[in-house]
Amino acid sequence: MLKFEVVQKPVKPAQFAETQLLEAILEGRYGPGDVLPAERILATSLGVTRPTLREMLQRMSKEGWVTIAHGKPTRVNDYLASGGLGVLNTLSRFNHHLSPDMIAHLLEARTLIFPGVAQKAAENDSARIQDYLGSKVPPDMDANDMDAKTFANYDWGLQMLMVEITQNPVLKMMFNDFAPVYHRLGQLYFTHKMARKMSLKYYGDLGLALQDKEALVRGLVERTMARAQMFWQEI
Amino acid sequence: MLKFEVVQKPVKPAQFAETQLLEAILEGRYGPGDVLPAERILATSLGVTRPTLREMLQRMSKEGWVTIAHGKPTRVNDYLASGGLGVLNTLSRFNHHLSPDMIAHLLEARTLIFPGVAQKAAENDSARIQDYLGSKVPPDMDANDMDAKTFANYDWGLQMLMVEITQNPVLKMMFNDFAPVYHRLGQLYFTHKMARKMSLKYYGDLGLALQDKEALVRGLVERTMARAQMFWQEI
DNA sequence: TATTGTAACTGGTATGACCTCTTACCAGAA
DNA sequence: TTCTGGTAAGAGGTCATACCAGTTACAATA
Repeated sequence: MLKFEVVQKPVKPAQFAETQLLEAILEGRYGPGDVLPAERILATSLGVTRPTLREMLQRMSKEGWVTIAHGKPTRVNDYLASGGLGVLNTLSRFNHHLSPDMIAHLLEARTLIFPGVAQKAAENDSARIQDYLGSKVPPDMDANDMDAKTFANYDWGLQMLMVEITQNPVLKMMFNDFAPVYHRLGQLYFTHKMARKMSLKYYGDLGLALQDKEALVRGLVERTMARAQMFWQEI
Repeated sequence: MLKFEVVQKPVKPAQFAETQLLEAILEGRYGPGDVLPAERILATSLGVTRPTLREMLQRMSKEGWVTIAHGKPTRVNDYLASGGLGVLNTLSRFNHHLSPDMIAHLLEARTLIFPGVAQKAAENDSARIQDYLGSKVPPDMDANDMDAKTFANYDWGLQMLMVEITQNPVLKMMFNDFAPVYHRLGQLYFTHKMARKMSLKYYGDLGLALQDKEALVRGLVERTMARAQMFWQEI
């Protein structure tokens, strides 16, 4: 029997400093367009050395937070306007208070882009989707908080399976970028019993539509996702 | 008068080394699952020092090429399966020979996901789209190679405008990630006169559909993009 | 006044040392 | 023999400092 089941892993300097800087940016202490302090200054002010700080900045630059240029000071980007899904994922790890809106936007985006994908998948290989719906039994709708995660995983798995079936690598890569934020926010979304109930009905309807009326998959998916969207807006 | 109008910018060590390593990975010299040499070794073999190499690896890790773990050797990821749009963008900068297929997949992805977005945009603010179609005159369809770039910019601008009009930040960020690969491959696609001709017709039809029959925007966009897809397959 | 150059910023790279985590191997205890 | 625990080697993580290379502004000069 372990005496200490929960261990506090000591936070590494680089990780700590990155968190600090990101929070500073998100809180607006360094707003879009502002210049960051020189690396030598910023490093000591964050409690790390310059090489470590630079590794951070390179990562953050790749993700679109800052723009680094030789000779010029490093500037903070307008990440809300020019950022990509990497920014979105990081954003969902920090600003927890804007999660509800983000979920709404995610649901809407899904409503707009996914029906076409689902239709294509159904045309390509409906049997494989039915296998998934049949073999991997959806978790019981009476699930507690613990099972919201399981539910999110199942839902994501179904979605990715359909993406996979389109055999389009571009779509695959696009949805890969959504994985982190989807899993995180999915755990919040599926905490609501009504949300799980709606999804369970969707899985059933989808299975029926795949049997003989493949042509209706697109409409079904679209209506279902629009409903999920409206449901969330009422909360 | 300048004596040397074309200056070869001296390739910086970090950039050179990154190119080397990426090519090594893409050529399969370090395949997915393989371990990379230790940083101290790899650094000297690439002609840079360890801090410089580490900055590279951090960037590449963020983009999904490799997985770094303390104590364990760094491994190459299965980037084709688990990579995101960052990988796709980098891929389009290197493996030029697979551009044609990538264009086909991009066109298909667009056919599947964009009609819904276009419909939503038309419902939100069709006037703004018509402004774009009217004010910014599409380049002449007799354009030479030089103008393929202009054409691609115009086409992308229209697409992003519609995304913007949906007022959905998630969609915005998603399409932001597509920008680099879209611009690069768009310049290839619009080199073909037929492609430009088809798009010009599309811009016209879209303008008409927006006037009174907004409900038809989705169908129009879908049919048009499916045609573009078929056109490319015939080449 | 226009030009040029120089100094003081900024980021980019190089060295070499030390810390921490992981793994495999081996000696000692059950 | 089998399990336990220690130990050393090799991997990435961090630090310290020095120097190289673009950018910019301002002052000295033509």
